[in-house]
Amino acid sequence: MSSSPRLYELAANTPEGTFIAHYSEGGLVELNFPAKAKITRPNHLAKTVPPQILAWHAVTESALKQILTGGNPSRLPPMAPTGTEFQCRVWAALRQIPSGQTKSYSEIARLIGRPQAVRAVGGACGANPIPVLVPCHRVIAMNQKIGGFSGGLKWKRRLLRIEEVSGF
DNA sequence: AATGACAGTCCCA
DNA sequence: TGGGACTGTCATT
Repeated sequence: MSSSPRLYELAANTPEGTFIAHYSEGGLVELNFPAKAKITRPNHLAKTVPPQILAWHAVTESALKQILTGGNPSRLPPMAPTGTEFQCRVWAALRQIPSGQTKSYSEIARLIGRPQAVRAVGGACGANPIPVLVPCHRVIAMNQKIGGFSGGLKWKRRLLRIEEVSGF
């Protein structure tokens, strides 16, 4: 019953470097920060990619550029990350945070109805496969500390500075 | 099946 | 300032 989930990887060029976007037939499932290593998979593979996915990718690239220049994206691609129920609720809450604003781990915990699962929220943020578009970088600790970031704290600070969040 | 380690936060001393 | 309790998930045993 489960056909092998065909995945497509496409490069998205932005002012902050080249991200790699992964798509399933349901939408964007993963986004990778620019690798230090050279890009080995240029977009010419796109010829074999369904038009639907190319269209989604155009939206992704545009949304990334908008966020990375300090704005809110006018459109987002469909996103279909895989995760537990808990993680999906956390990620949904993250998407409600506009550019330039932050929430604490405990605020997210309260928003999803698990006010005491603050630490678990940190875990779910770390498991977010679509950084930037699902803005886990806008979650900081209650005491204004930056917390952690699976993509590396340099990226978290860079994203917060782009959004002109004071203190970072 | 149990344990330990985490991107946190609160409480009590 | 520091230790303990609490949460969900994953790796290890």
